Amino acid sequence: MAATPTHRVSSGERLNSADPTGHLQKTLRAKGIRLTRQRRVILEVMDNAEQHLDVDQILERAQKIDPAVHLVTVYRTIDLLKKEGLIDELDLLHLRGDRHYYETHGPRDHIHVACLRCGKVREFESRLYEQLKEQIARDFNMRVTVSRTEVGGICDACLASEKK
Amino acid sequence: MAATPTHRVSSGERLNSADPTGHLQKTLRAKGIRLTRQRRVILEVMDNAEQHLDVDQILERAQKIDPAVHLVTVYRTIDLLKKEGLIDELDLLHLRGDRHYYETHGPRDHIHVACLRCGKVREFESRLYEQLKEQIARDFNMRVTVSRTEVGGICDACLASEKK
DNA sequence: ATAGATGCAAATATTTTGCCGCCAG
DNA sequence: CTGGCGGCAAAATATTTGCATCTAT
Repeated sequence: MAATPTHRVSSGERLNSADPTGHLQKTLRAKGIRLTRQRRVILEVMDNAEQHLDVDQILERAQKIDPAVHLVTVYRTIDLLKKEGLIDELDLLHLRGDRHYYETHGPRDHIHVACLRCGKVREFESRLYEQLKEQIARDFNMRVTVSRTEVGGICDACLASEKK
Repeated sequence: MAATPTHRVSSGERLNSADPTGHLQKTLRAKGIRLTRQRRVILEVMDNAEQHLDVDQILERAQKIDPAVHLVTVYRTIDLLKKEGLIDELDLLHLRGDRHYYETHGPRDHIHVACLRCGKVREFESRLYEQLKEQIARDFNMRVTVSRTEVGGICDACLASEKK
């Protein structure tokens, strides 16, 4: 089942084949990890995603490029990318069931802010967040490698329509 | 198996109060929510828990008090408490599979800090975290009602044994 | 008395695994 | 050529639901 509000992304992945290899593909190649046809497709989907996707959405998009991609392969490739630390896993406070969402790991961590009423998810970056993680690393004398922050509430628009 | 419900507090349970009825029980009663035998037991378990528990742990502890508690009832009671905003749900970065953990919602939010190597989970409170949430509320003009932050890394001890 | 809760079994939902043939390097 | 990879089916894990019965208020 599709979950998150489908953004715009029309049918087809409008991939300019001028783009030789995406970032994920380059990284995996550099690590000497075998690049199969299916992997290439899935990596391409992840690289081009404008927002977090769940496995079914990844599968759907991948199959538009190459119908021979199997759900299991999506799971296995996701596992690989998680292990390599190239993607982040979210569950968006279980807004839509116990499904997981994935997105490529950008240079800066960001926080996912979800409206519990309308389901809209926005992203948020803050120096405070970086400071917080530094504080944790310092206080516990540990090396912080992953972090996930999800915040829920009632958004601007929903608050307005509520008190109307 | 125990035919005699001696009403002893199980070994894992810290009886930190002579409370006749715990906090959760009082709150639900005040809200006019029906308190069944099973619910009382589960609420007691949650109130006395010294840390986050998963459903199986909740069931196990509940059945030590009253063996007639069913797993389904644990799930349904957890749902109730979630809906009432009395407990928090965590998944600790899926350290141990896609299992959820629950803990009573204290006065202050805290961050869960997990070691990805040894699995130890510690808690962390910080004024910075409160500021961060305020900043989000202000920037998005929204009312923040829930938040979850989970941080993973390699802890002090594991770092030491690693470089040994 | 009665709305709502529980128990039990079965259904769902999500993710993982075993096995074997196939392909990238 | 060969060891890792993908497809398929089936298993494993986690959670929810239908329905008859029971119980707190």
